[in-house]
Amino acid sequence: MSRYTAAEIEAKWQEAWSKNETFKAVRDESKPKYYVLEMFPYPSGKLHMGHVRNYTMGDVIARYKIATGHNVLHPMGFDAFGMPAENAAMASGGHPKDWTYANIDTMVDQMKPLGLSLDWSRMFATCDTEYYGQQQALFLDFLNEGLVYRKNAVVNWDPVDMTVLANEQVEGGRGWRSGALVERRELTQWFFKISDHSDELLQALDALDNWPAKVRLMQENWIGKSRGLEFGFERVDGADPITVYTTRPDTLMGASFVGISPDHPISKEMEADNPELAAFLAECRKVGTTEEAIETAPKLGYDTGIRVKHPLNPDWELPVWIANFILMDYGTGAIFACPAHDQRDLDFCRKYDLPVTNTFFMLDDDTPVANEALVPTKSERVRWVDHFAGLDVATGEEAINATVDFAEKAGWGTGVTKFRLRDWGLSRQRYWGCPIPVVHCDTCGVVPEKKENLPIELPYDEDGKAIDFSVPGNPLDRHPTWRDCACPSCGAAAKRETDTMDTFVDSSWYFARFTAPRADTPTVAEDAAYWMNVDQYIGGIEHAILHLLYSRFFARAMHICGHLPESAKEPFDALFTQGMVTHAIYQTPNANGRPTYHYPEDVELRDGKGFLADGTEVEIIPSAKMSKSKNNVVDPVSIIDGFGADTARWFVLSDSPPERDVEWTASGAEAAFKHLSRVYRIATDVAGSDTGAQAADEELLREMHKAIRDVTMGVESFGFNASIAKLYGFTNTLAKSKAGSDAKRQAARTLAQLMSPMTPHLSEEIWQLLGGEGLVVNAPWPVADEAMLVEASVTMPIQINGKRRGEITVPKDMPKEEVEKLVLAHEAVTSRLEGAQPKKLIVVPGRIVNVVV
RNA sequence: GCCCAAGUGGCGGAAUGGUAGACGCAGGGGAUUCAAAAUCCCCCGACUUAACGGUCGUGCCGGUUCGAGUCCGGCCUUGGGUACCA
Repeated sequence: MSRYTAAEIEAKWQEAWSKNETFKAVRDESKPKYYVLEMFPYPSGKLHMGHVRNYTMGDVIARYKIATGHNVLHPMGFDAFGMPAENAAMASGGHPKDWTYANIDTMVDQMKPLGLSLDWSRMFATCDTEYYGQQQALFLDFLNEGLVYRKNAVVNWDPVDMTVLANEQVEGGRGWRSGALVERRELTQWFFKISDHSDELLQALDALDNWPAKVRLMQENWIGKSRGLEFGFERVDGADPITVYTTRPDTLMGASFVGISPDHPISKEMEADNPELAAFLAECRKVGTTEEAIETAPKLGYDTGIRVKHPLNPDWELPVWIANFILMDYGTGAIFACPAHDQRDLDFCRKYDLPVTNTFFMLDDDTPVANEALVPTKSERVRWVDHFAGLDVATGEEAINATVDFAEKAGWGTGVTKFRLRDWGLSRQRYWGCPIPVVHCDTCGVVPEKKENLPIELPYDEDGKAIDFSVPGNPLDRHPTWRDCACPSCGAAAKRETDTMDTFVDSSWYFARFTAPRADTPTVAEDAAYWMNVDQYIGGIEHAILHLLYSRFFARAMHICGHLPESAKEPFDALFTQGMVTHAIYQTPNANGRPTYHYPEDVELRDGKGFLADGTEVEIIPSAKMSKSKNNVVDPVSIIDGFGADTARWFVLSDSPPERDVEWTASGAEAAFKHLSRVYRIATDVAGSDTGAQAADEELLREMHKAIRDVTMGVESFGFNASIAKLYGFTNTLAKSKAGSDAKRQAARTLAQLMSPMTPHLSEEIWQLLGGEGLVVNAPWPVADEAMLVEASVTMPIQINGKRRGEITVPKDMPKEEVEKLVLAHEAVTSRLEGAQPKKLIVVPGRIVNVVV
């Protein structure tokens, strides 16, 4: 009996697939196409278990689709621009490009042993000149279509390093390297006009039936369509009115003050000759640029001294305050506050001693608001206090509509629809990104580069010094010659734009590029028409909003410019979001009480407790995200070296539902290896035996057909863990079966086939061993025979008052009345009824019986 | 803060509103072996019972239902996102 030697088997079959070009995708109109895509990785230089899980899931789908007769496109690439490469250059010298390509080489070497069904001939990285050159061409087309523009926007400014910081580079309001307090600063930046498509991006979500509902909901809330009222507050001093936008105009009679953003034009105008206000605004500008920082910062206000008139009562004057929680980007940057029905407004008014007045009460409670705002759902009926539109008892929703109508008829306000979604700022003041292909000319202004001059390449180390990360800032800015160019319009000396593009741009169209990765246009019509859309997209839930929304916009923009067909405007037909791979953290407290983290290989597990070599017990924190600093990262390469790729693949699929996190455990991986060894052993036993037909043949084959049905259902519904549970069960059945060798051989071949999406190498080996024809990867997927699935009888539990008290086995199609008779005669029932009639008898055919006594 | 999820034995998890705990791990017992490894078989939520069985049990509180892990309302905890991490 030979042993399961994964390393030999895996190398052998990978070579076979490679020789046959099994996974090379070629257009073939005679077959239905299937495009499966996993979100491409950032080339950190180290393959992570999370990658293994993500790609294995895609591989299961891809191999299953090959087996069901599809022409499959399954590509892979790298999302290769971004900050880590610049950070590496800052930390240890070298060039981001060298660092990135070295990492890509390493990761490809780590991925290939997994035996994924990838068409490697289509691979590219977004930092390849061929890719980002085409991206620049797209940018110029977008610019030409009016989809790109420039405006001012705030960034995190580090006043010591004199550089722009990313949000993650701001720690506690300070720059991560300099430690200086970060300031908000305005810069002129490039924007994509995604907001023009807000409504369409929202409406189209409804048709994405094969996306997780949670992702559609998150995008819906992010786009944030709201209906409200826009109107002006007349200023007592006669200056231009202050225009506010509110989604709760019905609470206007409870208005306490008018609030404006620190970035509002009025704030800025007053700042110049008011040092006190300037100090206040400087304080506001110390808060970071993230929504989280703004929303959670302590609420600050400043009374401008400006007074405005209430639109319904010119004698009622309201103060105008600058408040740090009002965003200039949303609405008009000005609001009116109704503290009785908004907790944030209420907190603010209590802090600054501003009046609080209820505009409505609950039907059964007329206590005025104290320190908790009254905020019922908009569909709840409430009683209004002297409502100006004449309402008494009505819902918030009705009151809002009545108020908008009232204001429009009276002529002092307009009902408007607004979106929370802002335009997409794509400018980055960084080197390692796609250069924005425009030129600044003293006479012509901002001029797009000519397409024939593309790609605008990033400068490399021409003189060994040009690209220097030892000083902060953007190396493109201080490069001695790179900026110099001729104006594409007038030919005079001009300067290149030094901003590069947000890396989300790179990942917003790579899926389209995979359909024609070497073309000298962004896409090729025939290839895009054949391969698009992505039939199944798989990636992390962390991309639910930004990446997926930007990609949806980009596909629309590419369609407008003729780079994608109309049918590809919504590029991902189905989406699946998978969970993380986690691992326990092993820690002991050190002298200061801080934790010291221990590597898994240094910890011995006994009875659920962990011990170091010297006997010290370690604290085990289960299911933590793998992190280098916590020493709990499991390296896929060592697992593959130890057990083989099939074991790693089997394990990451087996233990948890794919959408949830899976905890990597050494014992789980070991168990997976033992199971695969067992399957191999069973297959070799079966191959070596020779008996005639046996009585148990039919039973085994029935179980085989059930396994085909259940495993197939699991694969089709992303229930890979359920498929694997069935495969365990069927393996046990086969191992214990008394069937003859022919039936067993058929069962074992089918087992190998059903396992082949998960463990393709082992399956090829067993398929060959048992005389399967050709490669199992090309064998048609088995189909369950309905006749073999029919059960003659069914066992139903008998419940009395909802509690299980017995069971009854009856023919599958026994009429309800007869089942009732049998149940009422059942000992468990008669003993509890004691001759009385049941109050109710519920028979769910084939399922359950409940007797109510 | 706001938006979106998740929470079931010692552990990962299973369960179209219909027998809670499939399958796997860990643990316990046994077979095989000179012994071990490997393999095979059995047991395995808590409490209670000699046993049959009974009671409780799916984060917490309440509701709908003949019947709730599943549906509804309100919390708690953890995770993801929060527009310059990718």
